[in-house]
Amino acid sequence: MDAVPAPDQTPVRRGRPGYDRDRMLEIAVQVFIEQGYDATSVASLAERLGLSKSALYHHFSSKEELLEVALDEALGGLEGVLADAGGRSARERLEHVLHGAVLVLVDKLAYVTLLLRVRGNSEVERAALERRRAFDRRVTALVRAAQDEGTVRSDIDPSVATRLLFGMVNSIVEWYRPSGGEGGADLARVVLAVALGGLADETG
Amino acid sequence: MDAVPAPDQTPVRRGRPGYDRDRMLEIAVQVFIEQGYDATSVASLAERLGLSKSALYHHFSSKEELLEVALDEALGGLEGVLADAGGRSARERLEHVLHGAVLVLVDKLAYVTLLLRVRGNSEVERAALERRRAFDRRVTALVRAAQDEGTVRSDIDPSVATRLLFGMVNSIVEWYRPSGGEGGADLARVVLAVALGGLADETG
DNA sequence: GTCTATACACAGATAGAC
DNA sequence: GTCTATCTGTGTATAGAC
Repeated sequence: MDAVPAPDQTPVRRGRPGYDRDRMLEIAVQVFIEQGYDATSVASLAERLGLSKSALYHHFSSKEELLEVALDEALGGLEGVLADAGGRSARERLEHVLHGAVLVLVDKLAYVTLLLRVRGNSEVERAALERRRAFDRRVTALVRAAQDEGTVRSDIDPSVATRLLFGMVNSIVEWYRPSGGEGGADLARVVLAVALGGLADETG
Repeated sequence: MDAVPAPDQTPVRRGRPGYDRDRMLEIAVQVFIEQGYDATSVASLAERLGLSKSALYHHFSSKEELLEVALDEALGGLEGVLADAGGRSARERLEHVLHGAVLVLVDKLAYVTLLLRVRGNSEVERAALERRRAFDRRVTALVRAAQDEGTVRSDIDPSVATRLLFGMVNSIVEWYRPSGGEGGADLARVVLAVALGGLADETG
């Protein structure tokens, strides 16, 4: 409604001595991953940020709000992959989703890591789990469509296949560490090769 | 010091009204999985067991001892699979290990689930992680050997291949629920098929 | 926006009666 | 072997000064 378009959503970003919310969130998520969300005290968060607890509470109303915003970041990224799943055949769309999921996972590594550790211990966590399940259901439908068109083997239940696929993809957060370059794209290629072609030597 | 040999390590097992350690552990692990280890209070454990906290402390000296015994159960099972990995070729031994890992995972589902959620937050957790890493190293050596004999594709780093394989296998704890019958063996066959042959329809 | 001080609940663990 | 009562530390969150 303003005549002058804002360059981005951020109001002004006037905090010089302290943190803005994004930077605080980034560090908090890192601590959550290192120590576990439940095991992380607000005191230890504040210490890591070089702030007092009160200053932290000035930016976020609770420890759980930090979690909620972080989970939304991860879920938004994954849902975006489904949103622009172009491709003619179901197989192509499935490959696009798998490839994109790996890229999001690498790009938002910490946020997705946190998401994958959520167990439904609170309302915020349960809502995140439900969004994950919705994502899963849409991928499962894609696998089923690929089976119907004959491009994915039909002797495996599509729901089991999806879970094994994403079990493989999601496990990347356990060991992948960025190393510069286009590591994410390389990794996505390897994952697609193993997921669709298997580990056996096809020349054997 | 006693002339009469005991039938096993258990002193006598004279507790009728209460629990023996194994049964208490089983229930405690279930609660740890539902609520998360850190988020589970000793009070809530006691409540679930229908005991007071003090009674629980009579059987286990700390909450962490419960965790330690549970992790040992899971790790012992996995290490056992490596111990009796027969088979002539590396490929056969690798298949044996994958198959056996799935069976252990299904058989000791709760214990392995707990193990896979450990993040190194204490000495006990770090020791468990180290045993997991040792297991991984031995599997990675097996993958490398299979690559050398030409039965596993060589265009993928053996360490990455191992991690993707066990990412798939380990993710089973997220969704598999026993349903009677020989579900574990069926599941192991599916996992082997996907891991080695891939999801693509080979007739396409 | 940051601080110190503090409220109040609950954590893990223990004492000691029965 | 189980209980009630309690110790001591730490948890999340807030009050109010600067």
